[in-house]
Amino acid sequence: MRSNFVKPDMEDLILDATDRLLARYGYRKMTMDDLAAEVGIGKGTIYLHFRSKEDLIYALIDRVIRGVLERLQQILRSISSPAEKIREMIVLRVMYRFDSVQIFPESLSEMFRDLRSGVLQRREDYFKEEAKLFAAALKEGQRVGIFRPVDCSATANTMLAATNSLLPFHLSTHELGKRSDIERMVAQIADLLLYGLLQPGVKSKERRKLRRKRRQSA
Amino acid sequence: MRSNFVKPDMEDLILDATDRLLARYGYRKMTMDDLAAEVGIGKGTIYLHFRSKEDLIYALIDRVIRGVLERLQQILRSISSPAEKIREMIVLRVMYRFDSVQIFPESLSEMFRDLRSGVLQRREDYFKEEAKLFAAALKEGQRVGIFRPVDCSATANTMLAATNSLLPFHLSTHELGKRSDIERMVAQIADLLLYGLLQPGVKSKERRKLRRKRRQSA
DNA sequence: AATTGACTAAAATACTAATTTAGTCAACAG
DNA sequence: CTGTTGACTAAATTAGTATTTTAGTCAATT
Repeated sequence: MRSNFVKPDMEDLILDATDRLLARYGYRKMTMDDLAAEVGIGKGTIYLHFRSKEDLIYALIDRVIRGVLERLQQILRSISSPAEKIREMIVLRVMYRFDSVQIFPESLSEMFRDLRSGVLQRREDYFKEEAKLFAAALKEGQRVGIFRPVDCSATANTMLAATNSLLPFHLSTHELGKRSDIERMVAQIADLLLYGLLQPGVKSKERRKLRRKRRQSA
Repeated sequence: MRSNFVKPDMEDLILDATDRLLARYGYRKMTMDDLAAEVGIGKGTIYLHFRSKEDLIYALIDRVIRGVLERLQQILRSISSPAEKIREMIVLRVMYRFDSVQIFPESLSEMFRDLRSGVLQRREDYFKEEAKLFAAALKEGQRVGIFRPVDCSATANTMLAATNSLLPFHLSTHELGKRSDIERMVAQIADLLLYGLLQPGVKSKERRKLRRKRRQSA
C-alpha cells in the first residue's frame, strides 16, 4: 500500500520502528508506548493503522513476505531460462528472509511464541502464494521443453518444503549459521532439485548455464 | 545398550515411562517422583542411571535417534539398488521420528525449550551421523555407475537439509499435518533429489524401479 | 479531520510466605 | 556386600496479595 511519494507512509514508519524495538527488546518487552515514542507519534495513531499489537506483528511479517513475493515475480518476468529463474527464486526466498531477520537475536518462532498459531497459519498462506509462482516457472520450463513433465503444483510445493528448513523461522540466523554457508547449502539444494527436473537432452547445456550463473554470484 | 535378555533393562523401562509422562504432562510438569512412581522404583534408582532430569531427556532423544541410525544401517546393508536405498533412507528418517513423537501434543522444540541449546547441539550431531550413512549410499551408487560424480559428503548434507523441514521437531506432528501427506511429501522430495543424481542413461530403469517401489508401499 | 495522551480494565510484576522438586546419600533390604 | 530407597535439604516454583504497568479506547485538542 505504499504511495508513490518518496516519503514512506506512516505504516512503514511504524513497522520500521517495530523492527528496531523487537531487535532490542523482543515482543513482550516492547510496549506500544515505546513504539509511539520511537516513531515520534501518539499511541492512538498506532491504533489508527493497526488493530492491535498482535496485528502489528502480522503486518510486519506480511511486509517481509510481500518483499519476497515481489522479488519472485520480478525474477519470473526476467529473460532468464526457467531453470535459472527457479534457482534464483529458491535462493531469494531463503536469503531475503535471512537478511530481513538477521537483526533479531532470537528466532521468530521463539520471539512470537505467544502468537504461535496465528503466525503458523499465515506462514502456510505465504507458502501457498510462493508455490503459485514456482508452479508458473515450472510450467514455463515445460512449455519450452527443458523440464520433464511433472505435476507443477505438487513439484512447487516439494521445492518449497525442500528449502524450508533453511528459513530463519524456527532457528534464528545465529542458530542457522554463517550466511555464506546457508547460501551455499540452499544453492546446492536448488541445483539438485533442478537436475531432477531437467530433460536428459537439456541437462548439459542448462548445467553449464547454471554453473556460469554460480560463478557470477561468487 | 539393550541386553540380549527378553526383559528390557532398567534404562529402557525408565525411558518408556518418561515417554508416557511427557505425553501426559510435558517436561516441566513431569516430576522425578512421578517418574519413579510410574516405573515402580525409588527415585534414587533413576539417578543411578541418569545424571539429571536434563540428561534423561537427552537419553530419550538419543534412543530414538539410535533407532533411526540402526534402521538406516540396515537399509544400507540391504540388496536394494543405491537409489532405492537412499529413497528408503530419506523416508525412514522422517517417518521414524514422526511415529516416535506422535504421542506428544506439543513440538519437541516447545516441550524442551528450557534445554534448547543442548537439544539443538545434539541435533546437529545426529545429522552428522546420518550424513555419513547417506554419503556411503551415494558412494556406492557412484561405484556401480548409477549416480553422476558428486561430492558425496556435501550431497548427503544437502539431502538431509532438504528434508529437515518435515522432521517433527520445531512443529508437532499435529502442526505438520496428516501422516500420509507428510509421507507423500517426503517421498516426492526424495524422488526429485534422486532424479537429480541419476546418470542420464540410468534414469529410466531406476525410475521404473522406484515407481514400482512406490506402488508397493501404497 | 487527524492526532493525541489521560484513562481504565486487564495483565504483569514485585514481594513474601508456603510448598514443591531435583538431586544426594546414609540406612535398609535382600 | 551390593543394590535400592525415600528422608532430607538447597534451590526452585507456586500461591497469595499488593503494586505497577500496559493494551486499547476515545473525548479533547490541534
